[in-house]
Amino acid sequence: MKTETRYWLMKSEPESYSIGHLKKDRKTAWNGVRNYQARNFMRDMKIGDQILFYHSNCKVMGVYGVAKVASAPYPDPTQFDPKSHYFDTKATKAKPIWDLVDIAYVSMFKEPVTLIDIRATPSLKSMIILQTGSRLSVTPVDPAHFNTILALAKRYM
DNA sequence: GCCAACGTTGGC
DNA sequence: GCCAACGTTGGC
Repeated sequence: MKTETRYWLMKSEPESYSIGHLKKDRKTAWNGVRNYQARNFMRDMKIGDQILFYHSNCKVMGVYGVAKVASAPYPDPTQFDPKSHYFDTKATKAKPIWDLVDIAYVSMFKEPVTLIDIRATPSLKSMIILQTGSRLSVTPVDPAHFNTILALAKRYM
């Protein structure tokens, strides 16, 4: 059977959930995504897919480490919870709207590969997160880009 | 804190 | 179905 690993980038504001949190938790349900395109990307995910973990909206923005997809996509439970910030009145258990995957900690870089580093690397110019106005919190990543980011992370090691 | 870019909502 | 108004994201 053909199994091809795919690569993704997921953004998180470190104040709400950082790679440090993921390291401690080891695994987490990536709930709260309320954008159709991002949701569709998560629906495409397979267990074992590799994820660049990106910190947004913070002092040093960039990729801080690697995670991996740890579950098949399933309905985000927070959409059914009236007390949740992510509650969606239009979602029912029979007809869920929002899906998510579990992600598991893989590694944390010694130093982040910063947004500045990424912008300064010509071969990474076509990454989706660099495109102006790109606000997607989940994006697919080209395998070559993934490897380049890992190589940049190893500079310090 | 500002604001550009984007997605969503709702009136028509 | 259009589009103005609004809310959010996220880099700077």
